[in-house]
Amino acid sequence: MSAKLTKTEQTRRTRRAILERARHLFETQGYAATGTEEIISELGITRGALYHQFKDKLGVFRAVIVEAYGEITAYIQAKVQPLDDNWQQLIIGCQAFLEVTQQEKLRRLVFIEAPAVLAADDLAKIDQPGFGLLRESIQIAVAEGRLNTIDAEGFAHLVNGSLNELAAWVAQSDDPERLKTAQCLVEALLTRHQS
Amino acid sequence: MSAKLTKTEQTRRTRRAILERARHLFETQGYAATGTEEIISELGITRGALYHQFKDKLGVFRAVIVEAYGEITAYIQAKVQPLDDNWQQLIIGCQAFLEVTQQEKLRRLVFIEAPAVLAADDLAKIDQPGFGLLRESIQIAVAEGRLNTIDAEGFAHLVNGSLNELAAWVAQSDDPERLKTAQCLVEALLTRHQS
DNA sequence: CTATAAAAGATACAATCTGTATGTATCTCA
DNA sequence: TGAGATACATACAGATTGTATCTTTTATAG
Repeated sequence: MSAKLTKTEQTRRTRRAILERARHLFETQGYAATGTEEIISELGITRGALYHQFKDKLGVFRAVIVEAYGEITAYIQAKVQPLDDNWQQLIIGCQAFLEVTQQEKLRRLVFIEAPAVLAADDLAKIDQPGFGLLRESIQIAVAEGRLNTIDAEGFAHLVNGSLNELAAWVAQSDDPERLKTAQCLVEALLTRHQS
Repeated sequence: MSAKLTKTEQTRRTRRAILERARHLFETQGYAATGTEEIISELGITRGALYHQFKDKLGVFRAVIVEAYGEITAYIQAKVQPLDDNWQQLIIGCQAFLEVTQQEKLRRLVFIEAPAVLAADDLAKIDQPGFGLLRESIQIAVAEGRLNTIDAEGFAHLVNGSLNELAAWVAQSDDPERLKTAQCLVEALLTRHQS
């Protein structure tokens, strides 16, 4: 034990510093416009450290995206957990998604950059926990006889697409009421598909 | 009049050649992975010609995207034109969108590359004719009293998002029935919102 | 018909940026 | 304590974009 940092601790700090700075730059400039040099400048390290901790620039981006997706699902989970009725969870969960994606930075990362930079199947793997939540809730609703659709999985995708587009629609306006409107629209979408 | 090409004709041919080759490469490799050198090789011209005809690489991409969007709306228009009932047009139009976007190349261009490469407001401008079709049809349906929603424009975005996601969902499967399933889902979405 | 302007395209070059190869210092552990 | 692993720095090769500068061909005015 020396006064200096332990090896694992040093790694942890370096990775965190890179991830946080990279995330900020990816959020504001996008992946393509952000250079590896720009990421590490002001961090007191060189590109060598970055390439030691991550396979390449894409590896950094992927790690950033994993964290961003994690935050979204965590937010939704927290909103949904206290509820005991699956149908309530479904509605509230969708509305929570619209809330959390009002952060412009998250939107750019998740809706714009990620689909373009990452391969579709890789992204699906990252999104699995989040979309899985939605799909399972819908499947339960169907099983409980509260939701009526010819294809539960397809309907899950329909809802997911609605949420993504509505999130962007809400965002591109400065009307503070629009979020509520979008939330009502989603609720109506679900309610209208009740048995 | 000489046996050689006229100036405008030469320009036309050069631009077409660049656009077609660039489109193929953007479709198969994406924007970032396609170099300007790669675009013009085999065309018998140099990058100088490309930069003379287009402002930059992004200018080439934008022109490609404008054409791709044009094809989509043209397909839908053709399917919808013969119908006289707006409600029918709305349903058939949405289903036509799912059909035409089954071309993998179109999907990558329109759903993956374009949102990442072009600014959101610029893309919205390009998409205006297509989305406008959907929005107007929905507004008419509301005016006719056949559609019931708290916000016509918001509902248009909801439907649009559903279509985008369903198009990808249909595509990522080899089940030939899935397209029909998706079309039924969209029809149900609209039908369930009837007054 | 010719001289001049303008446009299409070619060539060469500067500025970046990514990833890799190699070197060095620090930590871990037998 | 000494060998090996780990974290990081430095230097460099390769690729790529955009621009500046020429050359050639077409259009046009006198």
